[in-house]
Amino acid sequence: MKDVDLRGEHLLPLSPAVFHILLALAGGERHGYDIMREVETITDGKLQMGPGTLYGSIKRMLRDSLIAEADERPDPALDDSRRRYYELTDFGRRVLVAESGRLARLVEVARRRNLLGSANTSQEGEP
Amino acid sequence: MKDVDLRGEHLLPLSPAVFHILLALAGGERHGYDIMREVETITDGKLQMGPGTLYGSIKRMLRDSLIAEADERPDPALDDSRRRYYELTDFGRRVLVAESGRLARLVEVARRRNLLGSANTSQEGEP
DNA sequence: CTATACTATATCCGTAGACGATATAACGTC
DNA sequence: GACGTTATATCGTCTACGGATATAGTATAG
Repeated sequence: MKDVDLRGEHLLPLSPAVFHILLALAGGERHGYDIMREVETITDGKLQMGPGTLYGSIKRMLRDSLIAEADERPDPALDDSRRRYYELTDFGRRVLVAESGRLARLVEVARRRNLLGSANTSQEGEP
Repeated sequence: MKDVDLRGEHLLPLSPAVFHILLALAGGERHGYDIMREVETITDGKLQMGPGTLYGSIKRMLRDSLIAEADERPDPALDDSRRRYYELTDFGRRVLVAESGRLARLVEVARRRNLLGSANTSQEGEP
């Protein structure tokens, strides 16, 4: 699988693990374990990431500069010395945006092929 | 990465290759090489699948009963004896629907986090 | 004040998928 | 009949996935 390089679009498509981690960090910095819980929340418990996947992915993402370790730490009162906080890099955000767009286009194709119920039509909040 | 089994939802998330093949077959049966071209078309040439990925994935998908070889062949005039046609199984279609829904939900999350431009709001086509 | 349950990070390792390279051959056409 | 394209298939390497496992700090309760 190859994609034509263009902006942050190389290294797409992302693996589900990497995409979920980026998505979790889009709301602000988080530490590893927290990312794990966030992914479970977002997917309604349907997807759970084991530690191997989580920390393995984080290591690769640091290597690829998609994320970086944040030096700012939260209120020392609520802190936990073991935690390591991560945040999106500018590059990581661009890649996330690119991947989100790619997925949105695919979902659009799926919708045109009647593979989606009338839900997920792009609106939200209803009756 | 694990998902809680439920209907056709085990073996999600799908790899991009598998998803694209299923999506290509959603419109009707196609042979391998045709799937390759269809993927390139759908993704605007951004994603091109090499033969290794294509036939490797097809083999696994046959094994998993996501697709099956179709015995009906087109007009013998337009035919090519080398071709092998594939079609979605009922199971394959269910998995495709499930995966499409999963992606649609993720895209929705991305949209809420302002990761998508005002495009992809369900329309498209522009300069 | 310690047992124990949970939070948190990290590494190891077997399995398996991704994908380029390569091989082979039928088809069309000039 | 040579050449470009269509078409399928396999091999080998590289890497990611993810469960198992290890280790230790934190919080709570008994």
